[in-house]
Amino acid sequence: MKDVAALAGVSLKTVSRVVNREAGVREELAARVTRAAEQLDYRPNLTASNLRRGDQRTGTIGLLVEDVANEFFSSIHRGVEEVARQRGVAVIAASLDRDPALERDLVAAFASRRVDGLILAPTASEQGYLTNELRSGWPIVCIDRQTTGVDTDSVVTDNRAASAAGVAHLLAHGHRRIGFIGGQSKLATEQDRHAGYIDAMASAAAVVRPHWVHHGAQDSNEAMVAALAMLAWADPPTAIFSGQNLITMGTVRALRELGLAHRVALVGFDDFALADLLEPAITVVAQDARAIGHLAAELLFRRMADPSLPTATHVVPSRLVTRGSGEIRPE
Amino acid sequence: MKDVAALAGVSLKTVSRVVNREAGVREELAARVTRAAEQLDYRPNLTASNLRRGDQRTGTIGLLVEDVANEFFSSIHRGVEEVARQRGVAVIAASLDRDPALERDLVAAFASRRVDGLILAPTASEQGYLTNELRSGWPIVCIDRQTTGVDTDSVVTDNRAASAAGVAHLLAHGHRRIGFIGGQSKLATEQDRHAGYIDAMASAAAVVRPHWVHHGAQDSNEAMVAALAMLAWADPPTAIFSGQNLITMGTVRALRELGLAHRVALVGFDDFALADLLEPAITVVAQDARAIGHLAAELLFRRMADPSLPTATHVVPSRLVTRGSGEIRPE
DNA sequence: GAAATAGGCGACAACGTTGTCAGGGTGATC
DNA sequence: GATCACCCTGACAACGTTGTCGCCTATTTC
Repeated sequence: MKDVAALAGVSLKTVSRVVNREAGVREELAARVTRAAEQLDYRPNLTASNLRRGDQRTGTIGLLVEDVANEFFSSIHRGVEEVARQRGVAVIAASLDRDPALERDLVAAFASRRVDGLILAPTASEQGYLTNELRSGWPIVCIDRQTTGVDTDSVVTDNRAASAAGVAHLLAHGHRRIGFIGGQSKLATEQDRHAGYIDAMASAAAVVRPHWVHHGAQDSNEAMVAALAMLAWADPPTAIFSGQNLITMGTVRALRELGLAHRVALVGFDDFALADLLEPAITVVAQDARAIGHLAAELLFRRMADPSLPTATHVVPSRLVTRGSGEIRPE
Repeated sequence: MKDVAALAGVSLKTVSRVVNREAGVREELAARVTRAAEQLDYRPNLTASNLRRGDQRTGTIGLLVEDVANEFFSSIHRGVEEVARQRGVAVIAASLDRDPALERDLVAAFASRRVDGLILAPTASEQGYLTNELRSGWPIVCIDRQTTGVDTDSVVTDNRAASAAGVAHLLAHGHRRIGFIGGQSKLATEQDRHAGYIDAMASAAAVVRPHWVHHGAQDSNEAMVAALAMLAWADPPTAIFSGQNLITMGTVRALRELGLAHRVALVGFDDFALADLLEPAITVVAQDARAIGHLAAELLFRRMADPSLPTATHVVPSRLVTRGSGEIRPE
């Protein structure tokens, strides 16, 4: 900028004015500055600008999710990006891999970077470490799961009711022996989805055998192993409800391997690409990930504009998408 | 920081020393500073720090891809993130949506933000707008496609050979009437994949009918429409080679709709989740997206360390994964 | 023609941090 | 007891930018 000012024969401030399109610079001068800037290939330094500007905005927001490569979260990312882009805000994303220490570290790293706000899909068992950040007015919106121990805005699915609806769908098709395969049981989403399963089973007075319930499947492969084991019992479930997209895929693999894909019913939580092209096509309880991203970003910007807003929990609807696997009847 | 210094009764510089763990501060003093920092909930401002430090590093790199929600690119994102994380560097990602103007704008925005380096999957027809950035030593690595008009490091697949191998696989299974469905024909990847198709057909002396070739499918749906049309001709192809993951999915949909999934062979470019669970399972020419992300990030950091390195093009291998759809023989 | 007004432009300080350098205190050495 | 070396610590400037304020010139008004 100094060089541009020198070349154009004006003061620093005038260059600044031209760059920022402030009024009050003669056209001829402005043109001279613009030319000089182009000639020197000048690029304004946004970070210095943000430092000086009173508002202390960096024009970046952070997004912390379990895995940016997981379809559910990458769709959320996309939704967040679309809202942020309209406002000229950049999105820094990182994966937490369900590692509580990493979660704390990355939040601290984002705080140091002074991202203007944070969208967080928490995976640690509690978020007490956020207390100070929140007190200082750092805007945070949680997605997928709520925080425990601190109070933040959040965008969640009604996991319990949605899950109960999925299981009720299986019950309505005549199943009584219904299995449940869930993820890491410390996560609130997982607990809620399990609770929904229990709700539905209870209200149909269906018995839940312990070996029909598996918790803690960390990935598709573990889910497959769990499903294989579950179906090997003498009184195997005639239907399975799976608690997350990767788990559903693993369960499909297990059913295929046992040749039971058309005989054991399956309803999964979370939609995924190609679910409709499998045979049978997979019935799911679908969340609209992109919409969740949109809403979370909107809430974040709202809170950035007015940090004093009361926090609220937004429950986004999910819907049952029937495709075939959930409509298989017991033999 | 001023407040911390005041509370601890030391100078600004001493606080800075403690925060950065510089040697040469008495333990007792350091402890006092640490306590004060905690009490005031102090967070160092990385942007100011970066501004002052000579190296002008922001500790961020940019990633520009077609769509962060596309499985291929989100896996690359993941790979890049893993390398960046080891170095304490954050990744800012954004989607280009094949919009040349957006590509220019986002590159400029990232330049203003002073990201330390950029990983770009170019989609515009030429990248002349990068000339100045490159001259000023901004490290850039291209992925998926190379730049045209400027010289950068790049990580690409040997699209032409890989594609020829895929088509040769179909020829080897007795097909002579093989269709090709590709994406936006301005993209180099698309052209190379088409060239590979032509190569393979020519070396087998197989005739290519114009109506067996479709360019410009922008998404899964357009691909489906194209495939439906292609298969409606009097002499329809007995096998199809599809040029990209979304196109493959669309083609699968078309084959299903026509009841031809088990009669018309299909080989797709790019692997995708569940490709092995479809019936028939889809044979693909697979790129290892995560490895591409790793390599691109490694190259970027290498170039950041030494901007004078000669640019190079790295070709990553792809492999044919046979699963069933590509081994269907003509009737 | 003098005074008031307005519009352009520049000097300076400041944002939060760190590199440089100088100063003060302590202990060891002769 | 004087000198030297060493270790800590702080004052100051600087990174690239912008907000504030004041000055200067040109224009208008009576």
